[in-house]
Amino acid sequence: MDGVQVKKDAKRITRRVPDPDCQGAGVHDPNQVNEMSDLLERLRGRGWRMTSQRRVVAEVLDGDHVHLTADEVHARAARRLPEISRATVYNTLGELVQLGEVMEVATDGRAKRYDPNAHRPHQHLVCSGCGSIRDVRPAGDPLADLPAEERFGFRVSAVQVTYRGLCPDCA
Amino acid sequence: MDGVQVKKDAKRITRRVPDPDCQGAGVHDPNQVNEMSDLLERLRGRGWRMTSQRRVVAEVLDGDHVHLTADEVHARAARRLPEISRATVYNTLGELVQLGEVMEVATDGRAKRYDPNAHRPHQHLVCSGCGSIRDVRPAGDPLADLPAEERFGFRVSAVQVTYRGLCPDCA
DNA sequence: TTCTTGACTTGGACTCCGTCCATCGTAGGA
DNA sequence: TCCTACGATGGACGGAGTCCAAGTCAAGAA
Ligand SMILES: [Mn+2]
Ligand SMILES: [Mn+2]
Ligand SMILES: [Zn+2]
Ligand SMILES: [Zn+2]
Repeated sequence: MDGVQVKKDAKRITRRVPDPDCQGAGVHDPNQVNEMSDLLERLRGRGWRMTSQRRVVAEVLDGDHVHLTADEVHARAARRLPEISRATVYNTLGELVQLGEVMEVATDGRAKRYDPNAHRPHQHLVCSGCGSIRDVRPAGDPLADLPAEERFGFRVSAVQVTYRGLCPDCA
Repeated sequence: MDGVQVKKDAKRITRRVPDPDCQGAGVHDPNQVNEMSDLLERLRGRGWRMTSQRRVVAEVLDGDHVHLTADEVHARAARRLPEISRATVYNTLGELVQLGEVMEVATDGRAKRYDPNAHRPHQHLVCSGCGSIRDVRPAGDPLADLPAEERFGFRVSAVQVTYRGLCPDCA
């Protein structure tokens, strides 16, 4: 059961292949491997059927690569699981967002970005030049800055802050 | 020069027609009419060629209708100038944004919204239920909440805050 | 007033991002 | 091992926005 599938119907490859673009070892620190299995454990506990596709998407997001677009996630996932479809990546990302494991970030009118750093709340600093994104933690609670008389009866539940400017390279 | 154009080539209608959906008079207060001509004056001063299309787009935005999408602007403009094209609406909105006369607001992954209230800085409160948007003015300067050591060498120039919650109707 | 011309407008094709759906495959329990 | 409901697939589809070649016209010149 370990041989490469070379049947005449080689369309569906489920086995993972080594990532050709993963230069050098040690890119995963042990801490993150632990977070990884934690995540997979939590998902299994929530009744997820564990497929190779979901595992690979979760692995891609749990690296130190942050703020990827869905298509970037798909590209990285496809290096390990060549037949994974865009639809599945979108489905899985949507489920991870629903479960609160991943944060959806729409900073501009372009593609949404998916942020595995969903458990420690934070805000974003976006470079207007190159589009790069950094996590930041502003002092104080932005929600507290909105006085009751400015809430117009809304039940305010979340606040999203986006700082814009030029990164050192672009300045 | 005042008659209706009914030549055999009636494709291009430049004259404004009365707005069939504009119920009742007095929807424009005199203050806004002044802001209108101010805006047109400023644009003319900046070298704009004053076309009927640009005038109508500016008029639509200068009403008390705020936070319209580009297609909503196009629909309202087309009531007055039936042949106006989507491309021209997009072009004009982009120019108004460049000139700082209109603010582009991307609150979610949907269509951008165009906000004529660009001169008094403010933030937005968005209903997660129905998508309605209200202007709000939080206390304090959100920029000041980002300490220097959290700026990573960025030259931060703007901050956008979006509050999310349920409006009275949706709660 | 008429002429001239380059800025502006048009509509349709195109791209990008994302969703939907019928069909097929398979994880995991019996 | 077998079953089957849940998940994956890929291709069609839709919304939002951009681009372009061709046609039009605002406004200055004469
Ligand atoms: Mn982040
Ligand atoms: Mn506003
Ligand atoms: Zn940059
Ligand atoms: Zn609402």
